Amino acid sequence: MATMKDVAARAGVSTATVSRAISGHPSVQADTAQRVLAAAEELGYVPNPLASSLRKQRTQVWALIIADINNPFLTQVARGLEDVASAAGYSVLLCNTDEDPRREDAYIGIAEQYRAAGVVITPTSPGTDVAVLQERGIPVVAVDRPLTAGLDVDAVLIDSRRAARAAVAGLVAVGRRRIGCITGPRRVYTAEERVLGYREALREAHLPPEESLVQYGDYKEEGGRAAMATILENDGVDAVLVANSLMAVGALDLLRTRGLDPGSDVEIIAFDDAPWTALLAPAVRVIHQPAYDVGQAAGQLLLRRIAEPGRQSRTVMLAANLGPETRR
Amino acid sequence: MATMKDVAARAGVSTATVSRAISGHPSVQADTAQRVLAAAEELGYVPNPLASSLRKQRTQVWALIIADINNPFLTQVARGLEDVASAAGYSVLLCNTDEDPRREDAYIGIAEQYRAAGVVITPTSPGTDVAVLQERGIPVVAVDRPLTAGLDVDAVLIDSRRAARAAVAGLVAVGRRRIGCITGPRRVYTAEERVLGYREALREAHLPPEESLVQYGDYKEEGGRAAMATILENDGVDAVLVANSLMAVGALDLLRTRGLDPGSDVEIIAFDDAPWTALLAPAVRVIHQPAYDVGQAAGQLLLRRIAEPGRQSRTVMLAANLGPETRR
DNA sequence: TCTAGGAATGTAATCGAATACATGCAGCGA
DNA sequence: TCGCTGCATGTATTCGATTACATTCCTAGA
Repeated sequence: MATMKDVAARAGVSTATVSRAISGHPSVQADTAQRVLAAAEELGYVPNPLASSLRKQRTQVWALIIADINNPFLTQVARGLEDVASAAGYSVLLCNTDEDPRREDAYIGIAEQYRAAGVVITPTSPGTDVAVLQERGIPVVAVDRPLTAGLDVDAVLIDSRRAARAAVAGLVAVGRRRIGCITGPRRVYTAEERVLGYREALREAHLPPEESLVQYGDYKEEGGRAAMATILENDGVDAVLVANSLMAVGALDLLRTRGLDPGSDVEIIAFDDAPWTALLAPAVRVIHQPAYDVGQAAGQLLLRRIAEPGRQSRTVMLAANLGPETRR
Repeated sequence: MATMKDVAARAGVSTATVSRAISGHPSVQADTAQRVLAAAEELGYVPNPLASSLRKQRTQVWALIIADINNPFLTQVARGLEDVASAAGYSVLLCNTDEDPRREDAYIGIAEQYRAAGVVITPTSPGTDVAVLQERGIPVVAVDRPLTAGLDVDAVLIDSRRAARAAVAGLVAVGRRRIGCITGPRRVYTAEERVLGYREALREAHLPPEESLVQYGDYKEEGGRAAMATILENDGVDAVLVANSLMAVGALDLLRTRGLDPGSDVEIIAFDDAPWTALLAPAVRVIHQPAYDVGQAAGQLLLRRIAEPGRQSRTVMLAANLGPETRR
């Protein structure tokens, strides 16, 4: 494996000049730079990122710390981020916390030790401690869920409260009156926001809030099934807002086993448009979340902050939209 | 940030002793080691993996190079691998090739430059060149798809030919006669294997092979839709074997738009049991692939080969099973 | 008592690139 | 012509851990 030293020898210059030529330092004369680049080419020289990182105390790696790699929303985010990353010469280290704060903390530690160039995270809670990253000057972008205000952290969020409110208002408009809500884990921002939107819509429609119609799940299939079962203990439930697609699967499956028809007996609106949701239209309506765009925006925020570390933090808010009543 | 030097100073020893004490080298006296560890603890010393990697020419990172991060089968593989990795102190760098050989090649280069401790890959073709990794002594495990024989590469495969054959035989047994097959891209091992299994079953049932009933898709939704449309140009098609769940979504969606009833008009059996496939039972039967186990097995092969580099390569073959006709 | 050998530890080189500081040389004004 | 400025390049240190080789000291055997 050719090193910088070999290139230097071949080009008849010092390693310092090689380093400068390769990184495009302006104080290298054009013909010298040419010679160096040619020598590097001939030797098939590839810089060793480990050595470079050790010296610079910074890698070309972004850490993406997400709650669940099986969640299609989050994998779309990952793609959006990855595309921005690889276009800019970064690689993405994917870390799966499983909503476990201890795993999350471990991965934050790894990102720090590896001197990640940036971290994109869906915090398990707003209190997730990213101070250790900030102290090291590693930029952090929170996606989907914010971190406690006061920290200098960029964020990309989806206005899911508004989307939830609009969805429930729509249900009211078509005559639904006893509307349930299956949301994610307590203290998870998106879960709470979606309930808030739901409650706002009920209030606006002068429908009474009923605590037993709101169930907190785990954002996974099983939680959706259990939550739906509990909600159905109330009589006359005629619609349910479900906070993500995996829980929607569980909820729909439970309806099926009870012999209820989603769409007529119980209308379902779910967040996230996974590929398969189209199959269930019009029984299920979906709220489209621009997942890929979220990942892209996160990557762009990271790039900008890497270029300009002192920049004031900002939050990008994207809209989620209720899909058409029938898909075709 | 405390370094080894600080620990050495505090414990009153040299950095060499610190290094040995921390890595558990036997030639360090017990009380010295104690002292060193105590000093490290007090200073909150954390080793710098970059420095360590530079010296050892090896990181604690595994690269997972997969075709599509949105494919639920592959994300399950990723989870299985990640669990083994983190239990053994490795992190996983996730790389998404999108079935593009050039991106694949770029990621192989990155894995090499970063001196990954191991690489797990779903090759875009059997000819994918991993020589550069092998020359550097980086162990490679092929998952889901093999690499050309002759290379000293471990592999974890699923016997999908047998599963495909059994599935089609089952279709024949219930009276289906004109059976189509939607498979993945040409030259992708699993895609070809599934067609082979399909053809074997037809042959055994003395049904004529018909080329127009076999369509190659892209393992994505859109490919499934297009393939199904082409197959339906044949009259009397009464069943279709689909090679993965994303294409099944497209195929089912097309049936729906044509007003055909999956399960009765056209029976569908699809590879991969995504969470939502349960919703479509009994219209669709699924072939369960042990994706998580594949990832785990890959991780274990990697660990063993890291421990014992000269070990002869082996292939682990796991079975895929046709699920019950109705799920409950 | 002397010495060979081994255990415990220290010294210093090493991995490969980046960069602070040093040097040499050309150009320019006085 | 002298000396200053600044560009181009070189020299040598640095990042932090690992490890080959050196040293010290103790013990056992002759």
